[in-house]
Amino acid sequence: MLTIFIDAVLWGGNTLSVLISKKPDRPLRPPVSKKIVRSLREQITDALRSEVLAGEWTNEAPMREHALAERFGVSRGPIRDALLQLSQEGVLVYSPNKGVRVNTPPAEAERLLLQSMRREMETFCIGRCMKHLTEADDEQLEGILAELTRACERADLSAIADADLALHRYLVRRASRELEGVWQSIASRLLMDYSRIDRLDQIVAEHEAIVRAVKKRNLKAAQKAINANII
Amino acid sequence: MLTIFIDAVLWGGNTLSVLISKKPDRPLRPPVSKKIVRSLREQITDALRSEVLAGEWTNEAPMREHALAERFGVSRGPIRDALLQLSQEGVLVYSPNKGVRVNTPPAEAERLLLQSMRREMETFCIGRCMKHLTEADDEQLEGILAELTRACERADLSAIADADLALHRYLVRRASRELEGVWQSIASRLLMDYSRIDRLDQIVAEHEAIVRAVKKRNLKAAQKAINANII
DNA sequence: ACTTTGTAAAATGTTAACAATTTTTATTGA
DNA sequence: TCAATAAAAATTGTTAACATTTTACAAAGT
Repeated sequence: MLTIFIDAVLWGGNTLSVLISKKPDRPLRPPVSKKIVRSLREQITDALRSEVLAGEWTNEAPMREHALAERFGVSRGPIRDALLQLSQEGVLVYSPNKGVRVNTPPAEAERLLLQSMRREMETFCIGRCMKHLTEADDEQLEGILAELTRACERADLSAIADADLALHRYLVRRASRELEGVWQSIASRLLMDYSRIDRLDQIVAEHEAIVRAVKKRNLKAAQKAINANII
Repeated sequence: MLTIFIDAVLWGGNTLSVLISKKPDRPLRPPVSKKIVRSLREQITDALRSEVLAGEWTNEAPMREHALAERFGVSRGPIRDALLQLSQEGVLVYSPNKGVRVNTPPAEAERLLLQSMRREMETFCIGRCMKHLTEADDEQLEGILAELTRACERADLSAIADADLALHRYLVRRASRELEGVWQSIASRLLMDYSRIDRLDQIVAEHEAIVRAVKKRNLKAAQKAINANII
């Protein structure tokens, strides 16, 4: 794998330009304890997921591998990996020899089922991780919450989707690394019509309630807040 | 994509040899109505999944891409795709730069949660597809059941895992193509200790009960039979 | 005008070579 | 003998070229 350094992320209209270099011009500060290296595939997957969930792609036109490869400055290999992963996650739909498109939101009945399953999962996860959460976790959650707040203030749907998922994912991860994959594919499908969200302040309020309850180590309140947020 | 023709599948001890040729020596009968082409990735994914679920791989040694590529007679590309997909499914565990290993079965608490979610899903699916099932579906289910029976008779764990999953997958698919991916990753994780199954006759009996209830279009009985089978 | 057919372009599927990383093995030193 | 270090092998990550399939478009025929 290639350890890459993102020098800058430029946001301009519909294109996201990420400058990637193999070595930094000057040495960055040494890794704190363990270096976190994310594969190209993982980075591209996350970038594309948040874009799709933010509604920046329609399902009219297929997403072209070549164009994406050029945009991210990599070859088609990692792009294909990312598209394949997002297809399994339910964000994209894959057709053999035809490429991928954005998936459509689940029908009402499916949505209710997935919602119920997500509630079941997150209720389980918060109940499992609550007891061994530390102040460091509180800080992390506050950080994600701050990011979510900033993203809502500037109405950046892509960043909002990122932060929203990140907060929930953090709690799932603390409970069970094993369940993260299942959770992701359920949550992604439920957020497929995220772009229709309009009340941004409500998103902040709901997540503030979650973090508040978690910091107080109040399990019942946390579960209630989470269930209120999963709609 | 490459349409491949499997000339023979040779099973000998721990190695599976599949002879693949691009063109058949003499023309086969033309496709019935629509040709069903499964990508290399899909075929390899299915083959490896049933092997892992049957306990033919330990999680001691990592699965090597090169060895698998040679065994299947393809390059490492499709192998990597399959391994990536199975990692997302929870069958394998992926470590950057180190390859994949067989995942360990979920802990008791996780298993109970996944079980509950699988029951919820399949109960939903059978309730949704029951009304529009036809006699053609009954035949398909009978066919899968027959395959399961034969597999149990010769105690072929790999084939048993295949047929078991195929039967449930059939009903999920009939209800919702959208939910299939989520279902697969839950079911795979639950079957991670499939090799410990010893009462093969019980497997057959449980699935016979499911098919019997479905053929009678008895929803309650079908849901009961399915729930009894998910343990 | 409409359908059909053939050709070219564009897209995905696959492969093999190369790059980077990890693991193993051998060597050197105390 | 053991530990530390360096070279070598093995393995995964990435790329670019090639193969196959699909799609778009134009020409010909009815």
